[in-house]
Amino acid sequence: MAKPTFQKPKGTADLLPEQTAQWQHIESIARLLFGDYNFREIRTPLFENFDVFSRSAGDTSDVVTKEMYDFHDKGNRHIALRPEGTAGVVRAYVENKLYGPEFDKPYKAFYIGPMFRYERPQAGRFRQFHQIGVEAFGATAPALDVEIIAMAVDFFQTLGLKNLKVAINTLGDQASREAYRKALIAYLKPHFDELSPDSQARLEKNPLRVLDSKDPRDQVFVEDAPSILDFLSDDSSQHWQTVQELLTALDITFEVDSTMVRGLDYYNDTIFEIMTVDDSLKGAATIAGGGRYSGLVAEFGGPETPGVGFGIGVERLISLLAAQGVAPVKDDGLDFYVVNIGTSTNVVATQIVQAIRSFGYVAERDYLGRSAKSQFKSADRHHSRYVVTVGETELANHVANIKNMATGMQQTVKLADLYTDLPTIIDSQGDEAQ
RNA sequence: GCGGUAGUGGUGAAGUGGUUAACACACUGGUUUGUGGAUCCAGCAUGCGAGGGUUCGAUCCCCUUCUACCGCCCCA
Repeated sequence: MAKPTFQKPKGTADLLPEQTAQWQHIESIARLLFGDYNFREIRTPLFENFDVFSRSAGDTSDVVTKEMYDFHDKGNRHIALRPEGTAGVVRAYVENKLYGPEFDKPYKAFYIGPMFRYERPQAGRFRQFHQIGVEAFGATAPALDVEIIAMAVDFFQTLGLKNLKVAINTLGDQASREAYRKALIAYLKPHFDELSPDSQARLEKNPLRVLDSKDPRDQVFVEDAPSILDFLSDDSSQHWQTVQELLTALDITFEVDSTMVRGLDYYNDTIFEIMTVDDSLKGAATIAGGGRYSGLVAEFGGPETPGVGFGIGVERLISLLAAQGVAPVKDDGLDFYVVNIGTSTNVVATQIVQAIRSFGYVAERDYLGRSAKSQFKSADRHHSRYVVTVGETELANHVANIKNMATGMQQTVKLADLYTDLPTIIDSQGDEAQ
């Protein structure tokens, strides 16, 4: 019988230390940069009442109907792992009454963490994936839309990404959207039989989806389809114009994509995506998506409050960084490796390595009683800058050898000096090397 | 949810229905009774994703299942 084997759940990933350095780098830049924009971190549960998501996303959306990672807990509560960040943040916003007068508006928050969707894993998509997202509540100003877009662009540029495209569109307000929806259905209906089966289904459910169909049968009609821009109310039109003016004022190049839509029902007015232009990610080219929404806060029992935000896919971001050859942050390696020869040196080796660490250096030793040569090989593999050697003779004389691995120079020092004065010893050795 | 491809050691991989599953890298030890990136030597898969079946015999044939990858839906 084979031993039972365990595999990580489908669509999940282990992030090993080689990778977490990169993740931490990205996260720390996000925290720093978003902080500059006066966004502060919010942490909400990874799971919520199922209704939190079904209510917010709209019952017909794919996220609710087939992608929700949900289950009943021991108290028979219907629980869902969060498929996206906004709903939980809105729920927290309302539950903690963050709309209250003591809080400045807009209320700005960002989150970093895992999201879950029950779907087939493939390029750039997982069952557990990670998003860095932001939300800002309580202001309808187009300047806020633009600030958020600018912040996302700023973030990607800081990380060193190139070949990015900012695509924007507007969905208008409720009235604009409804009028457009009717017009679109009226336009497509006569061609119903010529549409792809997918789009035939979409026509009733969500006609806007037909617009971004990849099927050539549909794209023929999309070209001449009515544009949402012709159905905007005065307010939405004004908002849309201002967004573009402000983006231009900030020298952020953008592209209006009138076929862009959103998977979730609560968006209105500005929506945007940031995607890579080079085809290294193909199906997963979009690394950030966001937009303005309304009605959500009210839906959760708060006062009618507008919101705007975005979510960044961290896995996609990382694979894009890799594809563009943006160097991942590397571990710096060891400062010291303590080579100990002979079992009698075990105690002093432990004391030395601890003493080195107490000075703030990164230090490692051998625990396996290996040969001096092997230990030096390990030191080399760790790119250790120095090696401290203790054997029987050094132990007897209360000394140790310190070798500079770059220069090959080695000096013998008293253990007492090493314990109290290591940084000075190293400095002087550095001088000798030059 | 639908369709397609694949699954051999730590890694990259070769291989065949039948005694010891190539080769390379990595690793470990030795060559140097205690000093690194070189050379040479040696060691390193009781097993070929898992579970069944066919067969005298299967890593290689069949079925199921799991997982990964790609496309669709959708999305980060």
